[in-house]
Amino acid sequence: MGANILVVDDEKEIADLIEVYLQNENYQVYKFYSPEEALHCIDSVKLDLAILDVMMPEIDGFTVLRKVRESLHFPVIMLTAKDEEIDKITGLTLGADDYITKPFRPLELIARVKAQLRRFTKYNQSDSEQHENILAFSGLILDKNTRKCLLNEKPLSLTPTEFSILWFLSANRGRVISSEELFHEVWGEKYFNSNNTVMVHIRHLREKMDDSAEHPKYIKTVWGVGYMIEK
Amino acid sequence: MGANILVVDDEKEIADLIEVYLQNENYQVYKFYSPEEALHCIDSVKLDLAILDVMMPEIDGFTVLRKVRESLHFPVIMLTAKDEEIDKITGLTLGADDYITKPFRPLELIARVKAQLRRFTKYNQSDSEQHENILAFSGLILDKNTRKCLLNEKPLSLTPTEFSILWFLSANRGRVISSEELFHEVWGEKYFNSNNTVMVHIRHLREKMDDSAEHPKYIKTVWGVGYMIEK
DNA sequence: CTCATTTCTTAAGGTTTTGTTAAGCTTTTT
DNA sequence: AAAAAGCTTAACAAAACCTTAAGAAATGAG
Repeated sequence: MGANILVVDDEKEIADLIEVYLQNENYQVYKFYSPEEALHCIDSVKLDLAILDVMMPEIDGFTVLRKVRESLHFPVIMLTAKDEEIDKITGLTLGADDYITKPFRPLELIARVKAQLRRFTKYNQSDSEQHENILAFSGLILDKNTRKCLLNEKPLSLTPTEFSILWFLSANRGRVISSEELFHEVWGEKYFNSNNTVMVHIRHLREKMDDSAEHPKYIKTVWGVGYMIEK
Repeated sequence: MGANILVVDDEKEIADLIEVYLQNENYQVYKFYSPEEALHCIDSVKLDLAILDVMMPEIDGFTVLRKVRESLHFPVIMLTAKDEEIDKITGLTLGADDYITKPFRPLELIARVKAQLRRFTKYNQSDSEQHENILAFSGLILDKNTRKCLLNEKPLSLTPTEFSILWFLSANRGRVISSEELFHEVWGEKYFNSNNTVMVHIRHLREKMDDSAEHPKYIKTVWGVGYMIEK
C-alpha cells in the first residue's frame, strides 16, 4: 500500500495542494500547518518520507528535520522560497535528501517523492506499483516507465507533452477534463485563456492516433467544457 | 544429497575427467560438450554450481556464464587455457566466482568446487547479496564488487563516474532516468540545469560502448525525459 | 612533495526536436 | 446572423540534446 508521508507547511494552500497530489498517488498523508503538531506525529506514526517547508514561524522546518534525524531515518524533502540566498539554502537544506524551490510543479514534487522512496526502499518497484504505471484500454497501451505508447500493437511516437496529455486523459477517462485543468496538470502553471496550446497538442495527438474531432475514437470534445476519453 | 553441477567443455577428455572426479565425490554431474546443449539444462535443472570452459567453438563458455547470470545465481568456475593473455583472462573471468587455468590438477578443481559450494551454502545470504552486485544482460556484464565491465567478452575500461552511471541505468533498465535523477544518484547533489556534465559522460560511455545517440544499442535518449536502457 | 597521468567539468557552437503563436477557417450556440 | 468555441495550419521560437575541446581537479607514481 501507499507510503506514509508527512507534510508540514504553514502556507495552508500549499500544504493542501501537496496533500491532494499525494493522495492522488495513493499515499497516506499526514498534513500539519505547524511544526509543533508535526513533532507529535513523528513519534506515533511510522513515516516513510517527509516534506518540510524551511521557513515557518517559531519552529521552522529545520527543527523538524533535526528532530527527524535524531531518531528515525527516512527521506526528507525540503521546500524553500525561490528568493532565499543560495548559501542560505544550501545551509538550510543540509541533511535533507532533496529540496525543491517554490513555486514548484506538483508533478515534479511527485517525481521527487517517488525517486526518494525508490532510493530508500532500495528494492525494485513492486509489481502493483509497476502496474500503476501502465494503462491499457481500447487498443491503447501507455507505459509511464518507458514513456512508450502502443496503439493497436503499433508504436506511437509521442512528444513528452503529448504523452503527458494522453496519460492524464487516459488516467481520468470517463471524466471531462477542461483545457485549464489539463494545462495546470501538464505545465503546472496558471492558465491563460488566450493560449490555445492545449488545443494544438490535442490536434497533434488526434493526428498521430488517426483520430478526428468530427468522429472521435479516443479524444472527444465536450463543447464548452473540455476533452474526454470515454470509459 | 550431492549438489547438481554443470560441466561444459568441448575437450571431451577434460569434461569426462572432471565428471569422474566429481562423481567420485558424490556430486550429480550434468556434462555437455557444447554450450548449446548446456543452455537447455540451465533452464530445466536446479543447479548448484557450474564449471565452464572459456574457449569453445561457436558459443563459448562466456555465453553460458551470461545466461546463467541473467537468471540464476549460483557459483561459476571458469576454465581458461594457460596461454591466454593475462588481461584477457581477467576480462573473461569477470563475473565468475573463480577460475582455473589448464592444465590443472583434478584435486585442485575439486577443492575449488567444495570451497565454492561451502561459501554458497554456508554464507547463503551474503553470497546472494554478492550476486546482487552483478548485472548481466545483452552482452554486458557489470560487477559492482570489482567495478569492472565487460561488453561482448571484451573488457571496457570505465572511469568511476562512468561505471556508476552505467550501473544505475542498468539496474533500472526499462525505466527512463532523468539527468536530474542520474546526477542526484551519482553525485548526490542538487542538479543545476546549466550543467551538462551528465550528457558528456553519457557521450563518453556511448563512445566506449560503440554506441551512438542516433542508433542506440544500449543507452537510449528519451526526449524531454532522460535516458534509458531497454529491458 | 612534485610531476605526470587520468578523470571530470565547463563552455561554446551546432543540430534536432518540440512548443507556441497567430491567423483564417468551421462548427455550434444564442 | 452574430458570437463563441473549437479546428487547422504553418512559421517561428525555444528547449533539449550532441559534440568537441580545453582547462581544472583529482589521482597515483616516483
